[in-house]
Amino acid sequence: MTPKVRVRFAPSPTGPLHMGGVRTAFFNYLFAKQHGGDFILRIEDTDSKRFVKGAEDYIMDALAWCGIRFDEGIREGGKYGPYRQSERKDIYLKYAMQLVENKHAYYAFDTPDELEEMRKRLEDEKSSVRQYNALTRGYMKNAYTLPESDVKARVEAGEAYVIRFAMPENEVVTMHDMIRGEISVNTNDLDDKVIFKSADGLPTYHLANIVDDHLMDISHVIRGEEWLPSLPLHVLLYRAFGWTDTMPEFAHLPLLLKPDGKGKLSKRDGDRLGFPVFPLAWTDPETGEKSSGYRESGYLPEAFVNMLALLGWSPGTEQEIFSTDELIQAFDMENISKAGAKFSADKAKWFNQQYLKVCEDGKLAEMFKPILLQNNIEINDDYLIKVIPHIKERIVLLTDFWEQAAFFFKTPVEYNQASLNKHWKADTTQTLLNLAERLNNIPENEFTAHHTEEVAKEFITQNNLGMGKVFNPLRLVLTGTGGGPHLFDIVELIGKSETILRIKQVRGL
RNA sequence: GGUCCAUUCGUCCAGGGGUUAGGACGCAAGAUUUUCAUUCUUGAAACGGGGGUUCGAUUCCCCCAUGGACUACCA
Repeated sequence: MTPKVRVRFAPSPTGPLHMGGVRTAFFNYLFAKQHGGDFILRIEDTDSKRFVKGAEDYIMDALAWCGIRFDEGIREGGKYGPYRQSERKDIYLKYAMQLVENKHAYYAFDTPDELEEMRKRLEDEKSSVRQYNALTRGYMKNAYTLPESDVKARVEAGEAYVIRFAMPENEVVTMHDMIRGEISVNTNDLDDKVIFKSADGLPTYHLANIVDDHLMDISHVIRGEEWLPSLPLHVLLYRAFGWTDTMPEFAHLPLLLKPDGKGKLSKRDGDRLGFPVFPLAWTDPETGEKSSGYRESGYLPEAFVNMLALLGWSPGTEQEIFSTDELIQAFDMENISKAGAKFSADKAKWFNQQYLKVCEDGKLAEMFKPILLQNNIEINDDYLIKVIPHIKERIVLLTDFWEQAAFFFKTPVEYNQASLNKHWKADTTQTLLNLAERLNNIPENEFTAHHTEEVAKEFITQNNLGMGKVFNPLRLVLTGTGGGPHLFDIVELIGKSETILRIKQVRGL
């Protein structure tokens, strides 16, 4: 019997979660749901120094906005809790001690300065070994070099210590990654990682991670490629604990890269290049520095995650638009690519546009209301819903709404200069006033797009005028801009009196 | 410096021992439209280099180059 699929997303609350993290969470979620498994949120806050206030809530809020739901976690609870490593503090020392006892780990007392000195010395010697391991630990202050009684005395006296994993010497470790296949590394190239530190009584990531994944019955670890180099350590840790038979499968996702230049996408890139890197806007509590978010920039969460899913994964077909449910069906670890993917802000916008085009009018109306309120427009639901079909194919981001549709809600106060120069001739004012008179004769209940257009066209033929010669300036006077939806749809929607009023404003031009 | 991972249009992906190497974004041109946007059509645009294996490699193998990640008492 294969064990139940249980995967986790394990962020560290050191700041807002960026889109790469969201993608990792999303792939975990898709994998879990596809296999009818559980998706767990575990907060890895074992670094007390880097804790950032608000980050944990941010992570949960951001994922909730994306539609990514956890089966177990801080807010959801669950029988494998607590889900915050700082609250599991008591667990880890015991496991660290277990390793010390069976000689897979040892005490070390080196100060930061001494460690720095060691690195410097090795570098000066041009040694290819620069790490604390079987080749170098014999020169350091630890349980290998100190008498056992001394070690015990130091620990009992409360001297600061760390527990290091005793990396075996010259052994080839072969691991399996679901995306990359077999990977081998010689332990001589690895180091005796610190797994526990007495200073705060907390484990480091490596220990906490393995212990918790084991205790929480995690079946698959799906994480970013930046973790690949520590996979051998993790595999060895499972072995040292005797947990190899229940060791999870590993999958290391390709990184999200900067659109320009090189390197992984970082929080600095977004606002530098004009796109958000975070799902939600964030203000750093320390520095007050603000970062923009996809939500605030006018993206739909469905579009955002759809875009993310296709960065580093492909369905093998040409389909690009997927609902989350379709993604759950289609997702496949085999089709994850191995190389990093450069993020494209243009493609992100395109996805959003596709979603906006098919979004229900009613839903859009709700999303546009706050924008209307911000612009001091009194909301008329019936009217708003009628306006939406005319603008939803014209916007890329929700935030484009006001720019594209303002004239539906208020009389233009200024006119696009380029369009004015192009279309405004000496006789235009009079022509439009004459047209207004004609339109004014149409009874209120016949003031439809179809009928007003007929009347206007008739007016043009009778006066021997060109369509463009009349319609372009009419559009300008009605909307203030050079573009927009079908002219007479605008006429019908804003209504007779407003149409006449706006035309009569031409006298001011 | 060391280790590991990667390499198909500018970008994201497909493909796979013999193909006109496919799609999408973006870009360009055209059609439609009173305008802008949409839509449609068309176009330019790629297998990093060198060795093998093979009748034949973009596809398999090796080397190189390039890129990336990691190399903390961070995660």
